[in-house]
Amino acid sequence: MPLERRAVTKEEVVKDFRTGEIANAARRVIGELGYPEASMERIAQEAGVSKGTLYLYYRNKRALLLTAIEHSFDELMTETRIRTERVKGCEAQLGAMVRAWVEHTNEQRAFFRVLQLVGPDLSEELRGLQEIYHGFLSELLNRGQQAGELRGHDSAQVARLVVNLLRGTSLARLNQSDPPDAEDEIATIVDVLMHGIAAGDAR
Amino acid sequence: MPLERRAVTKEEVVKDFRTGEIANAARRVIGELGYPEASMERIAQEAGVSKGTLYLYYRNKRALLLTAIEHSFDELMTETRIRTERVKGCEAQLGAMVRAWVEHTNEQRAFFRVLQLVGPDLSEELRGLQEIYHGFLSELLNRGQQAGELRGHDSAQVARLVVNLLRGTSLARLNQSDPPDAEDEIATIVDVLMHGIAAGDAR
Amino acid sequence: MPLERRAVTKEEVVKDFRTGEIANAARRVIGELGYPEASMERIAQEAGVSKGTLYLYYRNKRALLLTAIEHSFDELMTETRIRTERVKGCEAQLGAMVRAWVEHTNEQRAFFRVLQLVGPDLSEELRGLQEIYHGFLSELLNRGQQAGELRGHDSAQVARLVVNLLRGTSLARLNQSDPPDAEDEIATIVDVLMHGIAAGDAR
Amino acid sequence: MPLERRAVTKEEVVKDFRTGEIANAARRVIGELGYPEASMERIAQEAGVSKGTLYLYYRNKRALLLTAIEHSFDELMTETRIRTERVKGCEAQLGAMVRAWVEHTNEQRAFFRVLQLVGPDLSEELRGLQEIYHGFLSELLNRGQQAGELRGHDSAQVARLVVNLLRGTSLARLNQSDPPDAEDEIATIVDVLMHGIAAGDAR
DNA sequence: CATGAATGAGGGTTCATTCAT
DNA sequence: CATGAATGAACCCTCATTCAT
Repeated sequence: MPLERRAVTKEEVVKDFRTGEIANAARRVIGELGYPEASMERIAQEAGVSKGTLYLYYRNKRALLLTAIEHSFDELMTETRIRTERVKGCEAQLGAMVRAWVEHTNEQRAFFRVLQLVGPDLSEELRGLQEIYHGFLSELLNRGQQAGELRGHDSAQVARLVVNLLRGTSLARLNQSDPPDAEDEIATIVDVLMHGIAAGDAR
Repeated sequence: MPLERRAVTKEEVVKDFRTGEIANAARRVIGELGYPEASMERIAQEAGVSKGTLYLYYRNKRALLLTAIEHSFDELMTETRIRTERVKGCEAQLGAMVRAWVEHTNEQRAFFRVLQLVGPDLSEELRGLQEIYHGFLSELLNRGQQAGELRGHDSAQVARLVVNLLRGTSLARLNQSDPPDAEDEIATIVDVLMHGIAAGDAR
Repeated sequence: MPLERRAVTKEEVVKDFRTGEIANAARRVIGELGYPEASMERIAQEAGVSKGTLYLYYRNKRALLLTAIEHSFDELMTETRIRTERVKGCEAQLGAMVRAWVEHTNEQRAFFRVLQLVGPDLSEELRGLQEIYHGFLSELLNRGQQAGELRGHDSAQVARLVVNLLRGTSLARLNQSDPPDAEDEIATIVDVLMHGIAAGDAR
Repeated sequence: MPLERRAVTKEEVVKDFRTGEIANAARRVIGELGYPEASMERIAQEAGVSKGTLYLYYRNKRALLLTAIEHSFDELMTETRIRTERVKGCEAQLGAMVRAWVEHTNEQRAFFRVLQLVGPDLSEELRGLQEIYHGFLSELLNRGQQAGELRGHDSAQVARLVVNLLRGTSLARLNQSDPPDAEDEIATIVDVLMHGIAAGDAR
């Protein structure tokens, strides 16, 4: 039974393997050079195949780019889900999200690089991914409010703010040779996000 | 002395005028089309000069880009200074900064568009500008702490966070066909920044 | 002997079968898409084999093309022979040839499409085929002269003219969305060919 | 006065010169290699400029091709008009047309090569040119009929036939290393066209 | 100084051909 | 024998940069 399944899969596995390998190469190159500089030639080199081979697995550069981003996003999302389920309480979960994001920044440079420059054309397709993340975060915030842990902000608005903050943070870390210690930065983000910077008000 | 100075100036004035005019044209074009689509040809058209002339004033596209960003930044900085001086209290001043930034996003799309794709190489040269903004914000926060308006965070760290948040916000607004109302977004930012999202703690 | 011959034949029959099948597929594809658009990939699909298999039977695209043309030509020639034998009299036979050719244009688009772009190199190898047709026509004209039905032109020259006319006609029909009615065109060709366009001379 | 006109023209003259020169190069290359093999690179070489320069004068390959053909056609048409006006009588004029065409075949190989393979896309734009030639010939035939020199054929149909014959003739001459003597071929064409090949009928 | 025609490296993409399986 | 994944040369085209005028 597994045999037959393996038999069917055999070529598919190879195909999937290649597909993923190329997408990874694309991620690396984009992460290093940014999207405009990431030529198909360069990606092919990185993947150890010829330029033409790229087109066996992806219709065009755009499709390859899209897949690379989706891969990156899936990893981020998976990691985020795993970590937030491990802890309890809104603040802790928010912390987990932030940590997942920031740590991802280092590994998945491509993802964030692309998120930066995403033109109006690409953003169309990426909107879906953004909304998944956004929705996940909104729900987390909603639960926090219902649990009385959070104030009564508009969850969607706050979620947007948090995502913007995270994205900006990635940007900064990406473009600096020696970004601040990740743990420190995460702690600051969570602290400010939760409690603000104003001196203790009696609120 | 005045003679010589005038003589030198006369040419320099013209040179500076051209230099600035071209940089502004570059800003407009980049703002409209984004960096990858902003060709030298198009910028020359916008500036009303020929392509070759661009190279009389700028070594290459990169240098032109850099200057364009600097101009944009100068305007942002000037505007920021003016507005923060008009109001009193740390929260109000922070609000003024945020407002200046967000409004700039709409007018100076070029600035932010370029900041988006700023590779590791470019960011090297922009570091200086960032530090100016950063320093200004840090000092503002410091004064807030000394006035007892703010908690005792590390000002530099918080300043960094704020800048990241602003940058991320610009990014989002730039890539959305209908971003949320600017005033709402500004208000949310300032509120969360000042007071956090956690339910009223007695801190 | 028969044994050996059978042994040889068995393989050869299969080989010939494949060879012909592929050539026919090539004809169909070329006829439909024209030569430049007829990719080996597409021909392989049409033939129901893989791209690689094509190269087991033909050295390269050129060779395949050549064979496809030859096949097409064989059919034209066979059809031409059959039809001309069915009728008597030079004019009728000429008409049969013209009709066979024009009707072939519709069915065997590939043949004519290819003849269109036939470069000096290809035409070298097709010369043989042309000469067969040419010879057949020349003889027909000769017999017509001996029978007193035709004037005393140089048969070879006239044959050449007729072939050129037919080829030009195919070309035109191929590149027009709605070519004139075939019967009308055939009739005009035969009439003009036989009697010319000059007003009745006593010749 | 002429001075000023020259001043205005100066750059335009250069531009026109280049434009024509490139079109001529295109004609030569297409004439030699046929359209599919005529790469922009090759045309650039022939014109003695770089690939990029081609695009300063023509939007794309298609546009260049089109212009090249139009140039060729204009020359053919001009030559045809001049020669037919020089002689009197329908037969003589027809002969002049045939002669112009056949002689053109040698010089303007590109024109005929392209006319051969002209795909459905191109033929759209070339239809206009064809119709000019066609119309000219039709009118010539009409006048012949009215003058009683020609039989009462449908001029348009006969014109079509003649054009097809000419085109086919070009094709043949183009693809042969040693085509028959031009004068002989022309004479045969005119004779057959006028009087047919049938033995003297009393018509 | 200013110009813009010219350049040519490089972009994404296609496809005839090869070869390990 | 048959396959089809892989190749890489060649395609058309763009654009930052140069330089003769």
